[in-house]
Amino acid sequence: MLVHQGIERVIRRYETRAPLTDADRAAIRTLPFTYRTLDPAAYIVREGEPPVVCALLLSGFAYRHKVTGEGERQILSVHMAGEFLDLQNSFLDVVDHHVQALTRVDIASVPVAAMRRIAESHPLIGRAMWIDTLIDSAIFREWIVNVGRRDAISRVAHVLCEFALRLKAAGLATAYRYELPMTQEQLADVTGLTAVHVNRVLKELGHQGLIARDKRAVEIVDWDRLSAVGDFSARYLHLDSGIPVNSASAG
Amino acid sequence: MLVHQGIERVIRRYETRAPLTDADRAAIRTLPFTYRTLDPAAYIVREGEPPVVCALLLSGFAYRHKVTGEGERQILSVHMAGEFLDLQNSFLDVVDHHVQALTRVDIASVPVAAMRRIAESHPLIGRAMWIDTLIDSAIFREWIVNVGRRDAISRVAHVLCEFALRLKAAGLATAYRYELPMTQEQLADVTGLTAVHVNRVLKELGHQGLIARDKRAVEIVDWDRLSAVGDFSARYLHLDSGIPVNSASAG
DNA sequence: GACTGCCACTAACCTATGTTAGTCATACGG
DNA sequence: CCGTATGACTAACATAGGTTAGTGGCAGTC
Repeated sequence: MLVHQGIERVIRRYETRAPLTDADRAAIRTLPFTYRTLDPAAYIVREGEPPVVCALLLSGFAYRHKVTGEGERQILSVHMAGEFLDLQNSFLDVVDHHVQALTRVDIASVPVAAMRRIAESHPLIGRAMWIDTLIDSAIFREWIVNVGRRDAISRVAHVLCEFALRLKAAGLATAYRYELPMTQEQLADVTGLTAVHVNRVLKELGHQGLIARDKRAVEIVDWDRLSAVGDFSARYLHLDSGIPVNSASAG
Repeated sequence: MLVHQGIERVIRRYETRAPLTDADRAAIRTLPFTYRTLDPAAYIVREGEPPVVCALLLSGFAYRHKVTGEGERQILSVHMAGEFLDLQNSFLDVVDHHVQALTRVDIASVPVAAMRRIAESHPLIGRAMWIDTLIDSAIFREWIVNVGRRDAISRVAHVLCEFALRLKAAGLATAYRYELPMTQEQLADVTGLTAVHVNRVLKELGHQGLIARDKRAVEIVDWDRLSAVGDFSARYLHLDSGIPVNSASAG
């Protein structure tokens, strides 16, 4: 059931990118999936391995990260149900980062060879998968800006806005209220800050009346001001969610 | 002549990614190119435009960047001869960043529609182009780490190592000596620092005997120590240059 | 129902990097 | 050659965010 949902989620997303045929849809549904459930923090892919399988996230959240020589972690992206986790690697020789479960996750793995085959034999699927990776890239680029040129409060506000719209677009939450699937330390690893400072910033965003929190639940109280503080524009997400690009009134 | 060189450069690179056929090579050579020479700082693509043409860099250097609401620039990538500049955009609806000439450049532009067609009708070329964008992504990811989790001296050292290996792999310089095609202010925009601090760091790298400089010419005096300081490993570049992955003795 | 571990949160202090405001050398156009 | 940019470089000072070292709440477990 979950499996079915996860796969249909992908098909639905791909259909917004390219007009799939019945044969395309059938090919996706009949990929040789293997199912697994993993606990939080379980590794899905490890740096240095050759890519063997490509995982589709059916439920839960996963994150991509690297660790510096000094042992500091930087989170590179966060993924949600309906996303392939390893398209970034499946066509390269070696994996250059780790992918780990953020929450309990259900995944469906496909051998890399089968992914390569479907991309080649079904050009529209190949196109849609390529676009998926290009959107990942667009988000990477925005994160370089976030971490390179914004101050702490903007970084955190920006990330909160991004998650809001992505969760909404994926149909996993409304844009104004969602459960942040990570600890403050992980949010620090997303934003290039320390957990202590993330805590200070979250408190400040609360004081300013931009967000309200209850444990990890986030409510965006004032989207316009939060997105202004976070210097957020949805353009880089390349969503087709009908939300206007500038200072969107989401929800 | 230059044109010829630029195109053959691309073909050569793509052949390391997928075994192209004669028909593939011919298809690349007969793409409907339009040639232009641009001065430093000229815009090649602007944020917010729909992608119309895809530019191949024949000579010189170009950079990709975004500007925050506060007006601060963050450089996202630097590109050299033989690279397509806009594969990141050509399959998306709207361009989410600027691409500008860093030096005087020669470019060959192809209408986006022609790029889409060649990718679809020649699967091996499509595959090679996809891999190109995946390697761009891998570099974006490393830059997130660089700017998010390394201190100033490591960031600059890391960038110097990256350029060394990329220039060498492209056959544009030896790994131990090259001309850095940018001002210290632009290097600051690459590393998320200020020009003042980049200057301090370059001086320090000189004092420690890791590099020597003459204007913008950089000589890497001690590759092993520089790459250690920069926490640099070539893995993420996915080069086939025969250079070992860890603390490479390049050159 | 005490123990353990994890996570949110805080306070006091510290430092890497930013800011401001220059000087100086070089390249270029008239 | 003179005037004007531009970029490399410097010094003095300012601060955002890091570091260290905690406390307390809560969920799981034996």
